[in-house]
Amino acid sequence: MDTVLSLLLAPEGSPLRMIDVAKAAGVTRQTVYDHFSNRSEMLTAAIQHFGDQLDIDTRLAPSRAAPDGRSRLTAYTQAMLDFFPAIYPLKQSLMRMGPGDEEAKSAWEDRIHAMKEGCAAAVHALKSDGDLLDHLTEARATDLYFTLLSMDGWAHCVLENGWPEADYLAEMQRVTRLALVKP
Amino acid sequence: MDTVLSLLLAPEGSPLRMIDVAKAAGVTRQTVYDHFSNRSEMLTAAIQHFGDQLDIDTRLAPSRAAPDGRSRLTAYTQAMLDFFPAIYPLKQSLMRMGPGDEEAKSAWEDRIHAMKEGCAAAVHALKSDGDLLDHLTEARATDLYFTLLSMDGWAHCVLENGWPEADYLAEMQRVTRLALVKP
DNA sequence: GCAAAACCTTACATCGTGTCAATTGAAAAT
DNA sequence: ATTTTCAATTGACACGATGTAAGGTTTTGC
Repeated sequence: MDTVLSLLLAPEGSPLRMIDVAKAAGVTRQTVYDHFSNRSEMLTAAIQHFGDQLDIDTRLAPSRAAPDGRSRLTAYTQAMLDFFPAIYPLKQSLMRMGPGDEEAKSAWEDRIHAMKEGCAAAVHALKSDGDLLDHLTEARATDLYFTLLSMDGWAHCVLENGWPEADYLAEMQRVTRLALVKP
Repeated sequence: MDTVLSLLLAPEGSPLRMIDVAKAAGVTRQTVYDHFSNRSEMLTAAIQHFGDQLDIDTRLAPSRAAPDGRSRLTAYTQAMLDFFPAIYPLKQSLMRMGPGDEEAKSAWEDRIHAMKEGCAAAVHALKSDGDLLDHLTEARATDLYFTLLSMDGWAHCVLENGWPEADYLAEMQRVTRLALVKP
């Protein structure tokens, strides 16, 4: 399990053949099949495992404890950007997977979309405070917020173009505020 | 060539085996290998072909003709969002490809990154007018603008959550303006 | 001590990619 | 009119990866 993850997260974009997993775990290929009936199941289990050991509740506590909508938005934005460095390598690996690994990608999508509930909660808090821009419904604002918090955008700026993470965070705080909150 | 594209863009996410291409083109598998030495070459050629028939120059003309930075930004944003519906299906297909198709994905990335030059040009025009926010360098502003124009964000709102395209465009115009331009 | 679980070895079926060689058919060259 | 040439065909094969199967060995738990 951990072996699968370590291979998945390895800097070298390995194709992750079953034989690789087996070797890395010090067993034979067939033993791997004793634990997971097929490749998809193995990958989804690994993704699940990854998500579990990520301590989501702890990292989201500040957001939930925020006293008002504005600070909740800020806290959630920060929490999300804090996740990205840990999550992104896995996403990269998943994107390298071929057809026949659709299940695994679905498992990933599920995890990501769970993040959207946090967006919705922050937006709802804003709305309750009367601080959400008038022309945005809660649903629209949630979509928009989720869109702005794009992991690809983060990767583009921070990983590809060398922004300091703090700078990217500051920009996102500014932009999300402008995009959603009444002046 | 067109056959490859039509299969690639087909609603059904087909695995796109060589044999499928051959059948669809009415030839044998080996004949396909006579034209493209391998799968990657075939895919990259298809992507190239796709980009060529996209009439980029025409669609970008309004942006280039814009009299000032602000209107250039607006025109370019609109041009990008106009591209997305045509481009997205191909991106989806590409993302389904497995390892060994890295070349094809690179070809795609190249095409996408060409879009960034347009972002840079718009940002530069803004800067020349003195309308770019003071705390943003041209490079940073370009990264940020490119990030905001994320195709995944568009897909999330328009395709997954049913935003009318016009609404999404309006939001993007608003947000990019707030993110980059002096009030 | 014994039974279950975990693991190993070997072998095989299947499927998709990529290669090769011999052959057909038809257009083009002269 | 014949030869050259080129595209396509047929059929076979090697290779690598997934997944299945059967039977044997070692570890572990009770």
